[in-house]
Amino acid sequence: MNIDEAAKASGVSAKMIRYYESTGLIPAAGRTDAGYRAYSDIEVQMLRFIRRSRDLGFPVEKIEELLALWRDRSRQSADVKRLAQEQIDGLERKIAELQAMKDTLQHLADACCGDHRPDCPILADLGNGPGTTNNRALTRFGP
Amino acid sequence: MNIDEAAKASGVSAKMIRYYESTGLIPAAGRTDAGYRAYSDIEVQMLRFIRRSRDLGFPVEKIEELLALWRDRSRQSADVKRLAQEQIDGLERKIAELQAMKDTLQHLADACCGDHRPDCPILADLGNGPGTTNNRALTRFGP
DNA sequence: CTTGACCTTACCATGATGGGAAGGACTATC
DNA sequence: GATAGTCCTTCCCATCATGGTAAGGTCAAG
Repeated sequence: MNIDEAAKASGVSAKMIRYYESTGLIPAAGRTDAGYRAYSDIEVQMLRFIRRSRDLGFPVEKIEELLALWRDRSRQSADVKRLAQEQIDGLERKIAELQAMKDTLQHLADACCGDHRPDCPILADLGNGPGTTNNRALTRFGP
Repeated sequence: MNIDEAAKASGVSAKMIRYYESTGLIPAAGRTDAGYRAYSDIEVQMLRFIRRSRDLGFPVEKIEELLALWRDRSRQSADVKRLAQEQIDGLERKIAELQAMKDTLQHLADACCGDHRPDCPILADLGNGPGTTNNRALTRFGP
């Protein structure tokens, strides 16, 4: 399999396959006489593993650890579960952060009548910092 | 106010103030005879606006539009509200994406006993692609 | 043998932020 | 007034994962 076939079979772009090789995430692929990279099913499977891990939000650094465990027949599933739990916790933190942003913005947007007039509690909040959303005196403020 | 005072007063690092100036997001600050940047309250207020907008997840590109509306006394609040709604929608999409990752991982982690044995549905899923979580025959697979 | 589709490497860009170096300016203390 | 320490300036590099592009080599079908 050449790199494009491996890319299609794994879902990882040819560009990224070369990148993963350059960073050492995957071992250097074999080469044909012409210098083309050649991939076996095993290697494609590894690429799919990486792709799937990326889809679940794991950073490449963590995927390195996951791959090591994947290859280690005497691994302890506890180690895998720990990595997964850390990722879950990280996702949870990120979600909470985004949700807080969204709630604040939704609150501000709800307070904005959204018509042709310039008065806008959203700009008022941005210009005056958090916690002033309900201060009706500030809705006209600009710079 | 010199740049460090403006940074402390606005919550934007000195580094980022210079960066925002270099990209044109904010106008070039005045300079002292020695070439130090000097900031007025108005400029600090603008920096706080930017900081607050960043805290709500707006990309700098959108902040440019927000700042333009902020300065425009004849703006229509509908334009501000539209930008806010787009941001809310973007945050919602991102949250949904992360939530889907988290749910999948949680499902896998729940199925992993997390002990000293190597068998692990998490690695099985990563190695075989989505949708195979409940296939007990695959839990031993490695590369 | 030519054409087109593939491969290779190498460099650049993203977006927002931090780090650090090298050199000049200000301030407080001796 | 000298010296130390803290500030300022610009410039370059790094992040993280990904895409783009360009220049040049290779292969397969016509």
